[in-house]
Amino acid sequence: MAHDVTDRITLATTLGEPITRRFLLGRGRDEMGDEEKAALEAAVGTVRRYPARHQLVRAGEPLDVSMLLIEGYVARNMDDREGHRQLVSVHVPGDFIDLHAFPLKRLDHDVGTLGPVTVAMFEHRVLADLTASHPRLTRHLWFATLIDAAMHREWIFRLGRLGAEGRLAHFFCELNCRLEMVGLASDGRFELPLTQPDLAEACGLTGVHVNRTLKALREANVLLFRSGAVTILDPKRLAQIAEFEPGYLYGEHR
Amino acid sequence: MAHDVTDRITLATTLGEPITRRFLLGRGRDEMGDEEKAALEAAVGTVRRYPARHQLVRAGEPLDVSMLLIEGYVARNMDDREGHRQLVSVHVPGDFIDLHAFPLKRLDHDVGTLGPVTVAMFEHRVLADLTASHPRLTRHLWFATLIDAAMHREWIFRLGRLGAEGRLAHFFCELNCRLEMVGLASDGRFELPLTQPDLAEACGLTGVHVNRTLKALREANVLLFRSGAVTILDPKRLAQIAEFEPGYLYGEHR
DNA sequence: CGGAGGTTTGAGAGGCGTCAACCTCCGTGG
DNA sequence: CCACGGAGGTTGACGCCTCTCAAACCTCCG
Repeated sequence: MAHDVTDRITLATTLGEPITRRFLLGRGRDEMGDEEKAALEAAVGTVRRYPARHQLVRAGEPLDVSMLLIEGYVARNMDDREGHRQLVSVHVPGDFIDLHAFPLKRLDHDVGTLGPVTVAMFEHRVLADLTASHPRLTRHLWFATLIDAAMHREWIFRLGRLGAEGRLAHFFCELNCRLEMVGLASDGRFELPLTQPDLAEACGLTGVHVNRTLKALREANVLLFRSGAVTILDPKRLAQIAEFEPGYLYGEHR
Repeated sequence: MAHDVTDRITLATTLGEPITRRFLLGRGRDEMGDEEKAALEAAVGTVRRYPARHQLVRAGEPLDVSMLLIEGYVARNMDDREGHRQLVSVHVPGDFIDLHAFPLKRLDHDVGTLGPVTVAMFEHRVLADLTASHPRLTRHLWFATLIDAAMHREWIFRLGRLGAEGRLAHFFCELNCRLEMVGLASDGRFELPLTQPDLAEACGLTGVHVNRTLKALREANVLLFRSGAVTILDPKRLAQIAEFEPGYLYGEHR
Protein backbone atom coordinates (compact mmCIF):
# COMPACT_ATOMS: atom_id res chain seq x y z
CA MET A 1 0.00 0.00 0.00
CA ALA A 2 1.50 3.28 -1.14
CA HIS A 3 4.82 1.52 -1.14
CA ASP A 4 5.28 0.35 -4.67
CA VAL A 5 7.86 1.51 -7.14
CA THR A 6 5.72 3.50 -9.53
CA ASP A 7 6.99 6.73 -8.03
CA ARG A 8 10.61 5.80 -8.51
CA ILE A 9 12.39 7.26 -11.45
CA THR A 10 15.64 5.60 -12.35
CA LEU A 11 18.02 8.28 -13.55
CA ALA A 12 20.82 7.93 -15.94
CA THR A 13 23.86 8.75 -13.83
CA THR A 14 24.77 11.62 -16.07
CA LEU A 15 24.55 14.46 -13.65
CA GLY A 16 27.87 15.76 -14.84
CA GLU A 17 29.54 15.20 -11.48
CA PRO A 18 30.44 12.23 -9.30
CA ILE A 19 27.60 10.85 -7.19
CA THR A 20 29.95 10.81 -4.22
CA ARG A 21 31.08 14.44 -4.62
CA ARG A 22 29.31 15.90 -1.60
CA PHE A 23 30.20 12.89 0.54
CA LEU A 24 33.85 13.59 -0.18
CA LEU A 25 33.64 17.23 0.91
CA GLY A 26 35.29 17.95 4.26
CA ARG A 27 36.30 15.71 7.14
CA GLY A 28 39.55 14.75 5.50
CA ARG A 29 37.84 12.62 2.90
CA ASP A 30 39.35 14.73 0.17
CA GLU A 31 42.63 13.13 1.21
CA MET A 32 41.45 9.67 0.24
CA GLY A 33 43.56 8.13 -2.49
CA ASP A 34 42.34 8.48 -6.07
CA GLU A 35 42.04 4.75 -6.33
CA GLU A 36 39.80 4.64 -3.25
CA LYS A 37 37.63 7.47 -4.50
CA ALA A 38 37.23 5.73 -7.83
CA ALA A 39 36.40 2.43 -6.15
CA LEU A 40 33.70 4.09 -4.06
CA GLU A 41 32.23 5.89 -7.06
CA ALA A 42 32.22 2.62 -8.96
CA ALA A 43 30.23 0.99 -6.18
CA VAL A 44 27.24 3.25 -6.87
CA GLY A 45 24.23 1.30 -8.05
CA THR A 46 21.03 2.85 -9.32
CA VAL A 47 20.05 6.43 -8.57
CA ARG A 48 16.46 7.07 -7.59
CA ARG A 49 14.06 9.87 -6.81
CA TYR A 50 11.34 9.83 -4.20
CA PRO A 51 8.61 12.35 -3.41
CA ALA A 52 8.18 14.26 -0.14
CA ARG A 53 6.87 12.36 2.88
CA HIS A 54 7.75 8.98 1.44
CA GLN A 55 8.76 6.10 3.69
CA LEU A 56 12.08 4.64 2.54
CA VAL A 57 12.76 1.99 5.18
CA ARG A 58 10.57 0.35 7.78
CA ALA A 59 12.06 -0.71 11.12
CA GLY A 60 12.97 -4.37 11.19
CA GLU A 61 12.77 -5.22 7.50
CA PRO A 62 15.80 -7.07 6.08
CA LEU A 63 18.02 -4.78 4.02
CA ASP A 64 20.61 -5.57 1.38
CA VAL A 65 21.21 -2.04 0.20
CA SER A 66 22.22 1.31 1.73
CA MET A 67 21.51 4.82 0.45
CA LEU A 68 23.64 7.89 -0.10
CA LEU A 69 21.63 11.11 -0.09
CA ILE A 70 22.42 13.25 -3.12
CA GLU A 71 19.71 15.86 -2.95
CA GLY A 72 17.00 16.74 -0.45
CA TYR A 73 16.33 15.97 3.19
CA VAL A 74 15.69 12.68 4.95
CA ALA A 75 14.77 11.91 8.57
CA ARG A 76 15.03 8.85 10.73
CA ASN A 77 12.35 8.43 13.37
CA MET A 78 10.83 6.21 16.03
CA ASP A 79 7.24 6.27 17.29
CA ASP A 80 5.91 5.84 20.80
CA ARG A 81 2.92 3.71 21.67
CA GLU A 82 0.37 6.39 20.82
CA GLY A 83 2.06 7.12 17.52
CA HIS A 84 3.85 10.26 18.63
CA ARG A 85 6.96 10.54 16.51
CA GLN A 86 10.48 11.32 17.61
CA LEU A 87 13.06 12.19 14.99
CA VAL A 88 16.44 10.74 15.88
CA SER A 89 18.36 12.09 12.92
CA VAL A 90 18.07 14.43 9.95
CA HIS A 91 20.21 13.94 6.86
CA VAL A 92 21.53 16.44 4.34
CA PRO A 93 23.04 15.86 0.89
CA GLY A 94 26.33 13.98 1.10
CA ASP A 95 25.22 11.86 4.07
CA PHE A 96 24.97 8.12 3.99
CA ILE A 97 21.46 7.65 5.32
CA ASP A 98 21.52 4.04 6.42
CA LEU A 99 25.05 2.83 5.94
CA HIS A 100 24.72 1.20 9.35
CA ALA A 101 22.34 -1.25 7.71
CA PHE A 102 25.39 -2.80 6.04
CA PRO A 103 26.75 -4.38 9.23
CA LEU A 104 23.40 -4.45 11.06
CA LYS A 105 21.25 -5.91 8.24
CA ARG A 106 18.08 -4.41 9.68
CA LEU A 107 17.26 -1.09 11.30
CA ASP A 108 15.72 -0.29 14.65
CA HIS A 109 13.87 2.74 13.27
CA ASP A 110 12.01 4.06 10.24
CA VAL A 111 13.48 6.23 7.50
CA GLY A 112 11.49 8.70 5.43
CA THR A 113 11.92 11.67 3.14
CA LEU A 114 11.04 15.19 4.22
CA GLY A 115 11.03 16.98 0.89
CA PRO A 116 11.62 15.32 -2.50
CA VAL A 117 14.99 13.55 -2.66
CA THR A 118 17.54 11.89 -4.90
CA VAL A 119 19.46 8.94 -3.48
CA ALA A 120 22.14 6.56 -4.75
CA MET A 121 21.88 2.89 -3.83
CA PHE A 122 24.86 0.83 -2.64
CA GLU A 123 24.28 -2.90 -2.62
CA HIS A 124 25.70 -4.62 0.43
CA ARG A 125 27.13 -7.32 -1.80
CA VAL A 126 29.19 -4.65 -3.54
CA LEU A 127 30.15 -2.99 -0.26
CA ALA A 128 31.34 -6.35 1.06
CA ASP A 129 33.70 -6.75 -1.88
CA LEU A 130 34.81 -3.16 -1.60
CA THR A 131 35.62 -3.32 2.08
CA ALA A 132 37.34 -6.67 1.78
CA SER A 133 39.84 -5.19 -0.64
CA HIS A 134 40.11 -1.65 0.78
CA PRO A 135 40.65 -1.64 4.57
CA ARG A 136 41.36 2.09 4.63
CA LEU A 137 38.15 2.85 2.77
CA THR A 138 36.34 0.67 5.27
CA ARG A 139 37.61 2.92 8.03
CA HIS A 140 36.29 5.94 6.15
CA LEU A 141 32.85 4.37 5.93
CA TRP A 142 33.00 3.31 9.57
CA PHE A 143 34.02 6.88 10.38
CA ALA A 144 30.93 8.19 8.59
CA THR A 145 28.63 6.10 10.80
CA LEU A 146 30.51 7.33 13.86
CA ILE A 147 29.73 10.94 12.96
CA ASP A 148 26.09 9.93 13.08
CA ALA A 149 26.66 8.53 16.55
CA ALA A 150 28.36 11.76 17.61
CA MET A 151 25.33 13.70 16.42
CA HIS A 152 23.08 11.31 18.32
CA ARG A 153 25.04 12.10 21.47
CA GLU A 154 24.66 15.80 20.89
CA TRP A 155 20.92 15.31 20.47
CA ILE A 156 20.83 13.47 23.80
CA PHE A 157 22.60 16.38 25.42
CA ARG A 158 20.21 18.80 23.79
CA LEU A 159 17.08 16.99 24.95
CA GLY A 160 18.45 16.28 28.38
CA ARG A 161 19.86 19.67 29.29
CA LEU A 162 18.36 22.43 27.15
CA GLY A 163 14.99 24.16 27.22
CA ALA A 164 12.80 24.79 24.20
CA GLU A 165 14.77 27.80 22.94
CA GLY A 166 18.08 26.02 23.33
CA ARG A 167 16.83 22.89 21.59
CA LEU A 168 15.57 24.72 18.55
CA ALA A 169 18.63 26.97 18.42
CA HIS A 170 20.90 23.95 18.62
CA PHE A 171 19.02 22.18 15.87
CA PHE A 172 19.42 25.15 13.56
CA CYS A 173 23.09 25.62 14.45
CA GLU A 174 23.85 22.02 13.62
CA LEU A 175 22.04 22.09 10.31
CA ASN A 176 23.65 25.36 9.32
CA CYS A 177 27.10 23.92 10.03
CA ARG A 178 26.46 20.69 8.17
CA LEU A 179 24.93 22.43 5.17
CA GLU A 180 27.82 24.87 4.99
CA MET A 181 30.21 21.92 4.76
CA VAL A 182 28.53 20.75 1.57
CA GLY A 183 27.96 24.19 0.13
CA LEU A 184 24.22 24.38 0.75
CA ALA A 185 24.20 27.17 3.31
CA SER A 186 25.94 30.49 3.38
CA ASP A 187 25.43 33.67 5.32
CA GLY A 188 23.20 31.80 7.72
CA ARG A 189 20.59 31.12 5.06
CA PHE A 190 19.42 27.69 3.91
CA GLU A 191 16.38 25.80 2.71
CA LEU A 192 14.63 23.42 5.09
CA PRO A 193 11.39 21.72 4.04
CA LEU A 194 10.12 21.19 7.60
CA THR A 195 6.86 22.19 9.24
CA GLN A 196 6.61 23.36 12.82
CA PRO A 197 5.24 19.98 13.90
CA ASP A 198 8.34 18.42 12.27
CA LEU A 199 10.58 20.65 14.36
CA ALA A 200 8.59 19.61 17.39
CA GLU A 201 9.25 15.96 16.62
CA ALA A 202 12.95 16.68 16.28
CA CYS A 203 13.18 18.61 19.55
CA GLY A 204 10.90 16.68 21.87
CA LEU A 205 8.31 19.47 22.01
CA THR A 206 4.77 20.09 20.78
CA GLY A 207 3.91 22.00 17.66
CA VAL A 208 2.22 24.72 19.68
CA HIS A 209 5.23 25.30 21.84
CA VAL A 210 7.57 25.33 18.85
CA ASN A 211 5.41 28.07 17.40
CA ARG A 212 5.70 30.20 20.52
CA THR A 213 9.44 29.61 20.77
CA LEU A 214 10.05 30.50 17.13
CA LYS A 215 8.10 33.66 17.73
CA ALA A 216 10.37 34.54 20.65
CA LEU A 217 13.49 33.91 18.55
CA ARG A 218 12.05 36.00 15.75
CA GLU A 219 11.14 38.92 18.02
CA ALA A 220 14.60 38.81 19.57
CA ASN A 221 16.02 39.19 16.06
CA VAL A 222 17.92 35.92 16.37
CA LEU A 223 16.39 33.70 13.73
CA LEU A 224 13.68 33.58 11.07
CA PHE A 225 11.94 30.37 10.08
CA ARG A 226 9.42 30.74 7.31
CA SER A 227 8.04 28.72 4.44
CA GLY A 228 10.79 26.15 4.26
CA ALA A 229 13.70 28.54 4.70
CA VAL A 230 15.87 29.52 7.65
CA THR A 231 17.62 32.85 8.13
CA ILE A 232 20.00 33.22 11.03
CA LEU A 233 20.06 36.89 11.99
CA ASP A 234 22.37 36.74 14.99
CA PRO A 235 24.69 33.70 14.74
CA LYS A 236 26.61 34.51 17.89
CA ARG A 237 23.56 34.80 20.07
CA LEU A 238 22.01 31.72 18.49
CA ALA A 239 25.10 29.66 19.26
CA GLN A 240 25.08 30.96 22.79
CA ILE A 241 21.43 30.05 23.35
CA ALA A 242 22.18 26.62 21.87
CA GLU A 243 25.40 26.10 23.84
CA PHE A 244 26.64 25.01 20.44
CA GLU A 245 30.21 23.87 19.87
CA PRO A 246 30.71 22.23 16.50
CA GLY A 247 33.63 20.00 17.47
CA TYR A 248 31.40 16.92 17.45
CA LEU A 249 30.84 17.29 13.72
CA TYR A 250 34.53 16.59 13.13
CA GLY A 251 34.52 19.18 10.38
CA GLU A 252 38.26 19.84 10.35
CA HIS A 253 40.66 17.13 9.47
CA ARG A 254 41.12 14.74 12.35
CA MET B 1 45.75 16.62 39.60
CA ALA B 2 44.25 13.33 40.62
CA HIS B 3 44.99 12.10 37.15
CA ASP B 4 48.30 10.34 37.42
CA VAL B 5 48.92 6.65 37.01
CA THR B 6 49.69 5.67 40.58
CA ASP B 7 46.22 4.19 40.93
CA ARG B 8 46.69 1.92 37.96
CA ILE B 9 47.54 -1.65 38.67
CA THR B 10 48.78 -3.61 35.72
CA LEU B 11 47.47 -7.12 36.02
CA ALA B 12 49.03 -10.25 34.78
CA THR B 13 46.48 -11.46 32.24
CA THR B 14 45.94 -14.67 34.14
CA LEU B 15 42.29 -14.38 34.97
CA GLY B 16 41.76 -17.94 33.86
CA GLU B 17 39.51 -16.88 31.01
CA PRO B 18 39.83 -14.88 27.79
CA ILE B 19 39.71 -11.12 28.18
CA THR B 20 37.26 -10.98 25.31
CA ARG B 21 34.90 -13.61 26.76
CA ARG B 22 32.01 -11.30 27.64
CA PHE B 23 32.42 -9.34 24.42
CA LEU B 24 31.87 -12.57 22.52
CA LEU B 25 28.63 -13.42 24.34
CA GLY B 26 25.50 -12.94 22.25
CA ARG B 27 24.82 -10.92 19.10
CA GLY B 28 26.14 -13.69 16.90
CA ARG B 29 29.70 -13.07 17.90
CA ASP B 30 29.98 -16.63 19.12
CA GLU B 31 29.80 -17.55 15.44
CA MET B 32 33.05 -15.78 14.68
CA GLY B 33 35.73 -18.12 13.40
CA ASP B 34 38.24 -19.53 15.88
CA GLU B 35 41.02 -17.79 14.04
CA GLU B 36 39.25 -14.44 14.33
CA LYS B 37 38.55 -14.93 18.01
CA ALA B 38 42.18 -15.80 18.63
CA ALA B 39 43.37 -12.80 16.64
CA LEU B 40 41.15 -10.49 18.67
CA GLU B 41 42.29 -11.99 21.96
CA ALA B 42 45.90 -11.65 20.82
CA ALA B 43 45.33 -7.93 20.21
CA VAL B 44 44.75 -7.29 23.91
CA GLY B 45 47.40 -5.06 25.40
CA THR B 46 47.75 -4.28 29.09
CA VAL B 47 44.93 -4.78 31.54
CA ARG B 48 44.35 -2.04 34.10
CA ARG B 49 42.26 -1.20 37.12
CA TYR B 50 40.83 2.18 37.99
CA PRO B 51 38.97 3.36 41.08
CA ALA B 52 35.42 4.71 41.19
CA ARG B 53 34.77 8.20 39.83
CA HIS B 54 37.96 8.28 37.82
CA GLN B 55 38.16 10.17 34.55
CA LEU B 56 39.45 7.89 31.80
CA VAL B 57 39.29 10.13 28.73
CA ARG B 58 38.88 13.86 28.31
CA ALA B 59 37.00 15.24 25.31
CA GLY B 60 39.33 16.28 22.52
CA GLU B 61 42.56 14.66 23.64
CA PRO B 62 44.36 12.60 20.98
CA LEU B 63 43.92 8.87 21.53
CA ASP B 64 45.94 5.92 20.27
CA VAL B 65 44.27 3.26 22.36
CA SER B 66 40.72 1.96 22.96
CA MET B 67 39.36 0.14 26.00
CA LEU B 68 37.31 -3.01 26.48
CA LEU B 69 35.41 -3.06 29.76
CA ILE B 70 35.99 -6.30 31.64
CA GLU B 71 34.51 -5.52 35.02
CA GLY B 72 32.55 -2.60 36.48
CA TYR B 73 30.58 0.30 35.04
CA VAL B 74 31.69 3.23 32.91
CA ALA B 75 29.78 6.29 31.72
CA ARG B 76 30.28 8.73 28.88
CA ASN B 77 29.10 12.28 29.51
CA MET B 78 28.97 15.84 28.26
CA ASP B 79 28.59 19.00 30.35
CA ASP B 80 26.60 22.13 29.65
CA ARG B 81 27.91 25.64 30.19
CA GLU B 82 27.07 25.68 33.90
CA GLY B 83 28.66 22.29 34.44
CA HIS B 84 25.44 20.31 34.53
CA ARG B 85 26.26 16.84 33.33
CA GLN B 86 24.39 14.71 30.82
CA LEU B 87 25.26 11.04 30.52
CA VAL B 88 25.10 9.90 26.92
CA SER B 89 25.99 6.26 27.50
CA VAL B 90 26.54 3.70 30.25
CA HIS B 91 28.73 0.67 29.67
CA VAL B 92 28.62 -2.80 31.16
CA PRO B 93 31.23 -5.58 31.11
CA GLY B 94 31.87 -6.87 27.61
CA ASP B 95 31.38 -3.44 26.00
CA PHE B 96 34.03 -1.66 24.04
CA ILE B 97 33.96 1.73 25.74
CA ASP B 98 35.63 3.93 23.17
CA LEU B 99 36.25 1.79 20.15
CA HIS B 100 34.97 4.73 18.10
CA ALA B 101 38.21 6.48 19.02
CA PHE B 102 39.97 4.11 16.61
CA PRO B 103 38.55 5.74 13.47
CA LEU B 104 37.83 9.11 15.09
CA LYS B 105 41.18 9.60 16.89
CA ARG B 106 39.63 11.93 19.45
CA LEU B 107 36.34 11.96 21.32
CA ASP B 108 33.66 14.59 21.53
CA HIS B 109 32.84 13.72 25.16
CA ASP B 110 34.37 12.64 28.46
CA VAL B 111 34.61 9.09 29.75
CA GLY B 112 34.71 8.16 33.43
CA THR B 113 34.26 5.21 35.75
CA LEU B 114 31.21 4.85 37.96
CA GLY B 115 32.37 2.13 40.33
CA PRO B 116 35.83 0.52 40.28
CA VAL B 117 36.63 -1.09 36.92
CA THR B 118 38.96 -3.39 35.04
CA VAL B 119 39.66 -2.56 31.40
CA ALA B 120 41.78 -4.07 28.63
CA MET B 121 43.67 -1.72 26.33
CA PHE B 122 43.77 -2.17 22.54
CA GLU B 123 46.38 -0.08 20.80
CA HIS B 124 45.16 1.47 17.57
CA ARG B 125 48.37 0.42 15.87
CA VAL B 126 47.46 -3.19 16.64
CA LEU B 127 43.83 -2.69 15.61
CA ALA B 128 44.99 -1.24 12.30
CA ASP B 129 47.00 -4.38 11.57
CA LEU B 130 44.18 -6.58 12.75
CA THR B 131 41.52 -4.92 10.61
CA ALA B 132 43.76 -4.78 7.56
CA SER B 133 44.07 -8.56 7.60
CA HIS B 134 40.59 -9.48 8.89
CA PRO B 135 37.80 -7.66 7.02
CA ARG B 136 35.10 -9.79 8.63
CA LEU B 137 36.42 -9.01 12.08
CA THR B 138 36.41 -5.34 11.12
CA ARG B 139 32.71 -5.63 10.42
CA HIS B 140 32.19 -7.15 13.87
CA LEU B 141 33.96 -4.23 15.50
CA TRP B 142 32.07 -1.77 13.33
CA PHE B 143 28.89 -3.59 14.34
CA ALA B 144 29.76 -3.09 18.01
CA THR B 145 29.97 0.69 17.57
CA LEU B 146 26.65 0.64 15.72
CA ILE B 147 24.95 -0.96 18.72
CA ASP B 148 26.12 2.03 20.69
CA ALA B 149 24.52 4.29 18.10
CA ALA B 150 21.28 2.30 18.33
CA MET B 151 21.29 2.80 22.09
CA HIS B 152 21.92 6.51 21.55
CA ARG B 153 18.83 6.65 19.36
CA GLU B 154 16.77 4.93 22.00
CA TRP B 155 17.99 7.45 24.56
CA ILE B 156 16.90 10.25 22.23
CA PHE B 157 13.47 8.69 22.02
CA ARG B 158 13.34 8.32 25.78
CA LEU B 159 14.27 11.93 26.48
CA GLY B 160 12.09 13.29 23.71
CA ARG B 161 8.89 11.35 24.32
CA LEU B 162 8.77 9.91 27.85
CA GLY B 163 8.08 11.50 31.23
CA ALA B 164 10.15 10.96 34.35
CA GLU B 165 8.67 7.54 35.19
CA GLY B 166 9.09 6.30 31.64
CA ARG B 167 12.65 7.52 31.39
CA LEU B 168 13.77 5.81 34.56
CA ALA B 169 11.85 2.66 33.75
CA HIS B 170 13.40 2.55 30.30
CA PHE B 171 16.88 3.04 31.70
CA PHE B 172 16.44 0.10 34.06
CA CYS B 173 14.89 -2.10 31.36
CA GLU B 174 17.82 -1.49 29.06
CA LEU B 175 20.43 -2.20 31.69
CA ASN B 176 18.63 -5.33 32.83
CA CYS B 177 18.58 -6.63 29.26
CA ARG B 178 22.20 -5.86 28.58
CA LEU B 179 23.40 -7.30 31.86
CA GLU B 180 21.39 -10.47 31.30
CA MET B 181 23.20 -10.94 27.98
CA VAL B 182 26.54 -11.10 29.76
CA GLY B 183 25.31 -13.09 32.73
CA LEU B 184 25.33 -10.26 35.26
CA ALA B 185 21.60 -10.00 35.88
CA SER B 186 19.00 -12.63 36.54
CA ASP B 187 15.52 -12.57 37.95
CA GLY B 188 15.45 -8.82 37.51
CA ARG B 189 18.21 -8.27 40.02
CA PHE B 190 21.56 -6.61 39.32
CA GLU B 191 24.19 -4.39 40.89
CA LEU B 192 24.40 -0.76 39.82
CA PRO B 193 26.82 1.63 41.55
CA LEU B 194 24.85 4.78 40.76
CA THR B 195 23.50 7.50 42.99
CA GLN B 196 20.19 9.23 42.43
CA PRO B 197 21.96 12.31 41.03
CA ASP B 198 23.68 9.94 38.57
CA LEU B 199 20.33 8.61 37.45
CA ALA B 200 19.19 12.19 37.04
CA GLU B 201 22.14 12.92 34.78
CA ALA B 202 21.30 9.88 32.68
CA CYS B 203 17.62 10.75 32.34
CA GLY B 204 17.64 14.51 31.93
CA LEU B 205 16.04 15.11 35.33
CA THR B 206 17.05 16.56 38.68
CA GLY B 207 18.11 14.49 41.66
CA VAL B 208 15.09 15.60 43.63
CA HIS B 209 12.66 14.53 40.98
CA VAL B 210 14.41 11.19 40.51
CA ASN B 211 13.91 10.61 44.20
CA ARG B 212 10.19 11.27 43.99
CA THR B 213 9.82 9.14 40.91
CA LEU B 214 11.70 6.20 42.41
CA LYS B 215 9.43 6.47 45.39
CA ALA B 216 6.40 6.22 43.13
CA LEU B 217 7.83 3.15 41.36
CA ARG B 218 8.62 1.58 44.72
CA GLU B 219 5.18 2.21 46.16
CA ALA B 220 3.58 0.80 43.02
CA ASN B 221 5.59 -2.38 43.61
CA VAL B 222 7.29 -2.05 40.25
CA LEU B 223 10.95 -1.55 41.09
CA LEU B 224 13.36 -1.17 44.01
CA PHE B 225 16.53 0.87 43.77
CA ARG B 226 18.65 0.83 46.90
CA SER B 227 22.30 1.00 47.81
CA GLY B 228 23.74 0.20 44.44
CA ALA B 229 21.34 -2.61 43.59
CA VAL B 230 18.22 -2.85 41.44
CA THR B 231 15.32 -5.24 41.94
CA ILE B 232 12.63 -5.36 39.31
CA LEU B 233 9.43 -6.46 41.03
CA ASP B 234 7.02 -6.24 38.09
CA PRO B 235 8.90 -6.62 34.79
CA LYS B 236 5.78 -6.46 32.65
CA ARG B 237 4.53 -3.26 34.12
CA LEU B 238 8.01 -1.74 34.06
CA ALA B 239 8.39 -2.49 30.36
CA GLN B 240 4.97 -1.01 29.74
CA ILE B 241 5.78 2.21 31.59
CA ALA B 242 9.06 2.37 29.65
CA GLU B 243 7.49 1.53 26.28
CA PHE B 244 10.47 -0.80 26.11
CA GLU B 245 11.10 -3.04 23.13
CA PRO B 246 14.56 -4.61 23.17
CA GLY B 247 14.93 -5.05 19.41
CA TYR B 248 17.39 -2.18 19.21
CA LEU B 249 19.89 -4.12 21.31
CA TYR B 250 20.20 -6.68 18.49
CA GLY B 251 20.39 -9.43 21.08
CA GLU B 252 19.39 -12.28 18.78
CA HIS B 253 21.53 -13.20 15.84
CA ARG B 254 21.05 -10.83 12.98
C1' DC C 1 32.74 12.38 66.89
C1' DG C 2 32.33 15.31 63.04
C1' DG C 3 31.78 16.14 58.25
C1' DA C 4 30.53 15.06 53.53
C1' DG C 5 27.61 13.14 50.37
C1' DG C 6 23.32 11.02 49.48
C1' DT C 7 18.27 10.59 50.51
C1' DT C 8 13.85 12.39 51.62
C1' DT C 9 10.24 15.72 51.97
C1' DG C 10 7.87 20.32 51.54
C1' DA C 11 6.49 24.76 49.33
C1' DG C 12 6.31 27.65 45.53
C1' DA C 13 7.31 28.97 40.73
C1' DG C 14 7.57 28.34 35.91
C1' DG C 15 7.94 25.94 31.60
C1' DC C 16 5.60 23.24 28.58
C1' DG C 17 1.44 20.45 27.27
C1' DT C 18 -3.44 20.30 26.25
C1' DC C 19 -7.53 22.02 24.40
C1' DA C 20 -9.74 25.13 21.54
C1' DA C 21 -10.61 28.76 18.31
C1' DC C 22 -9.48 31.22 14.23
C1' DC C 23 -6.52 32.37 10.41
C1' DT C 24 -4.11 31.81 5.94
C1' DC C 25 -2.80 29.17 2.16
C1' DC C 26 -3.54 26.06 -1.49
C1' DG C 27 -5.24 22.30 -4.14
C1' DT C 28 -9.64 20.19 -5.66
C1' DG C 29 -13.96 19.84 -7.65
C1' DG C 30 -18.52 21.52 -8.64
C1' DC D 1 -15.30 31.22 -10.82
C1' DC D 2 -16.26 30.07 -6.44
C1' DA D 3 -17.17 26.66 -2.68
C1' DC D 4 -14.98 23.52 -0.01
C1' DG D 5 -11.71 21.03 2.82
C1' DG D 6 -7.39 20.04 4.85
C1' DA D 7 -2.94 21.18 6.59
C1' DG D 8 -0.22 24.30 8.86
C1' DG D 9 0.39 28.68 11.60
C1' DT D 10 -1.05 31.65 15.50
C1' DT D 11 -2.90 32.84 19.84
C1' DG D 12 -5.31 32.37 24.46
C1' DA D 13 -6.69 29.93 28.79
C1' DC D 14 -5.70 26.59 31.93
C1' DG D 15 -3.38 22.78 34.30
C1' DC D 16 0.25 19.69 35.37
C1' DC D 17 4.82 18.09 35.47
C1' DT D 18 9.21 19.15 36.75
C1' DC D 19 12.56 22.59 38.60
C1' DT D 20 14.30 25.42 42.34
C1' DC D 21 15.18 26.44 46.91
C1' DA D 22 15.36 24.81 51.47
C1' DA D 23 15.74 21.97 55.42
C1' DA D 24 16.02 17.74 57.92
C1' DC D 25 17.82 13.20 58.27
C1' DC D 26 20.71 9.30 57.41
C1' DT D 27 24.93 6.72 56.60
C1' DC D 28 29.39 6.06 55.93
C1' DC D 29 34.05 6.97 56.91
C1' DG D 30 38.01 9.44 58.35
